[in-house]
Amino acid sequence: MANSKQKNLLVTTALPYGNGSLHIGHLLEHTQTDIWVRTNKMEGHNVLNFCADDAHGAPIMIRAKEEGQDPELFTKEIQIEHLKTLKSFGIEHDHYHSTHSVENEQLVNEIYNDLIKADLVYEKEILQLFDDQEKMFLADRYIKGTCPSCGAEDQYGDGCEVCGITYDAIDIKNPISALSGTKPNKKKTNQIFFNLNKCKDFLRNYLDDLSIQESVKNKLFEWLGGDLQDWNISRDKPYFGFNIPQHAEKYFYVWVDAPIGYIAATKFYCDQNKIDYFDLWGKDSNYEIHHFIGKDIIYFHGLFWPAMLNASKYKLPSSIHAHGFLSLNGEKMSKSKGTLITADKFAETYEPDLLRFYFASKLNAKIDDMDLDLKDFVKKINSSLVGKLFNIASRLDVFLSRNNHETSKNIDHAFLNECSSEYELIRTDLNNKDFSKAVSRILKVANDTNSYINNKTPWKLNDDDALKVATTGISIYKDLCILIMPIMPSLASTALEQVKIENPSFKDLNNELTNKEINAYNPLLNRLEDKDLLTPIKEMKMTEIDNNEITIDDFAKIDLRVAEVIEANHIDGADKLIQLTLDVGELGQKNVFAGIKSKYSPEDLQGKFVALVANLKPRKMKFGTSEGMVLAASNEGGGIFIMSPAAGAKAGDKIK
RNA sequence: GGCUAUGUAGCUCAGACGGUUAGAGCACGGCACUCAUAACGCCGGGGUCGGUGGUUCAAUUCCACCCAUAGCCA
Repeated sequence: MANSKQKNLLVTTALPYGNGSLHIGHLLEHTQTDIWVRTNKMEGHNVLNFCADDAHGAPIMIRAKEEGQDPELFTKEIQIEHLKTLKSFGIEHDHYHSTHSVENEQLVNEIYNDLIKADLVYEKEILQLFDDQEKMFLADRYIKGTCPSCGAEDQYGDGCEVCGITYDAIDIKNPISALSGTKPNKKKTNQIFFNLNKCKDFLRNYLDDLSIQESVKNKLFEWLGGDLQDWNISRDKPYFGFNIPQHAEKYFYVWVDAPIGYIAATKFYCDQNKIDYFDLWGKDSNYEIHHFIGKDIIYFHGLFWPAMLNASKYKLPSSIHAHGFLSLNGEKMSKSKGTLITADKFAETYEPDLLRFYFASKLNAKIDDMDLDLKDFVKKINSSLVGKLFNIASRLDVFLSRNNHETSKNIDHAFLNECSSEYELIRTDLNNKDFSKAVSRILKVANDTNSYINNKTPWKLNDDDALKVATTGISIYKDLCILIMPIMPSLASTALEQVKIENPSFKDLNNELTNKEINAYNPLLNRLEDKDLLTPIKEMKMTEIDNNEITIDDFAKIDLRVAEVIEANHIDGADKLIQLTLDVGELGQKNVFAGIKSKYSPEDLQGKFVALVANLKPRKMKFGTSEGMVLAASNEGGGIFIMSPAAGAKAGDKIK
């Protein structure tokens, strides 16, 4: 895609919620945004990227209280942590703000006033559940009870996970406050509502013209086709947020000030840089405004946000880019289920650019969900990057070194042209957020280049001819590194140091690397090994550890059997292990290695009956394959005590 | 329950406005090479395109229903 006209782009990423660490799911969205931002910068466009922490709301207030911290301080610390994490993954912002800021409070008040002037808000008395002990109204997620429709117990206040119905928390049966464990009472309260129905015609027109993903548009028009419920934009104290003018005890609902945080971040940046923020966000701004969001918050960004903006003096979004969710090893990520990896944990184990690459290799412009499979991740990195892309530079290094790392004046134009016809397509893919297509095209060219080198057999040629092949290859390698730069900014720029190119743009593509002194190749990336595989961490609270209950079904998964030791032998070279041949009745014989040498000798074991985990996955060990595990008690004094059944048990008997 | 998506080789995904033998990468098997992180290259096996029914001369591609998965229902 040629850069015919310079564009002004203002890009935002959804604001991470300031109540905990970022995980790799957050990173999917930030990576997508960052790749697109970097692509546009390399195209020569003027791009500003803003984000902030979403610092308000009941969950933050409650979390800070649990930690014994002031919510303001609590969110400040989280914001610093978030920023550090994002930076480590190469996510760049022109400014990263917080919704708990003076700029945001001013803007929220200003826009709220505009909504009043446009006659879009009104007050209404409603019933809500009130926790007498905590002295607060309860948000839906802090209420549990029985579903009024199907009778399922232990359901949240907004809907039933069993029958799928949604209801008002007021209607739930036997409600219990998750905060205090007490029964909440119904209590009247005056709330402020935003009249979304009044904005229907405007929204229809606006969304109709908007260039967004087809499925997102369908979803929005489906909502618009029905009756839009008015939106409660106020919350009673105690609440961590902005006070509503003329309502001493009420606060703006967090979703009011969150998107306004986009403007607040811009304003802070502009104030610092002596720019009028209105030039960016004003109705007549010549910036395109692009919001990157998850598919779960399409409603807010597609309906509320433009409706609010329309009543204000600010510009409407030019586009909304929604993406799907990330699962890990095929499972939904969940803290309590132990299927979550924090971003920091990932960065400790792997080079962060590798996650960006993996995401890119699977990302497209649709809202499909994505799975991060760690075994697949390791294979992909090894075969694509170590084996294909970086291998080009690695294998050509020796031919270049024979000429003191100076490239030839000769180059293979025919092959160069063949490759460069792909570059335009790759740029188009990047611009269209078809990152997976871009990656596969880049790898195709890398593969063709490896193939080209094989066919030319430079190791059989004289130095001059070999140098020409190497010069051709390294020239293409340079172009591929430039093209992959938005995806892997850190690795690509290190790679480009070899050919002495700094701050590349797409204009540097197709510049032939002839007659140029370059550096020797330094390996950029080591092959990843399966044994380094990152395992999700289970973040358990103390209560969960003390109360680590399993169900009878969990227990039934373990096939415990009585086994008779038929043979027991020493193993040469093993310090701890004894080899056992076990008779397990109907299950036949099994070979097991047991780490009991310190307390038992083979003679002690012969003929003994032991307890065996019979369905343990066989494991290859240095001395053979172990097909089960013999149970023994152990204590801190180093004692080991084999478990044996009382007299009468036979080999193969089930233990339960 | 309603809605929006998704379901294609062992795995991750392309693709088909309905039409001769459905594609790629990884994994697997064979061959070849030795410049490269035992890397790279070439060739090959492998799929009744979630299920059932309908429209059609012809459907995996269109339609209906069903099943599974994800999300939304403010």
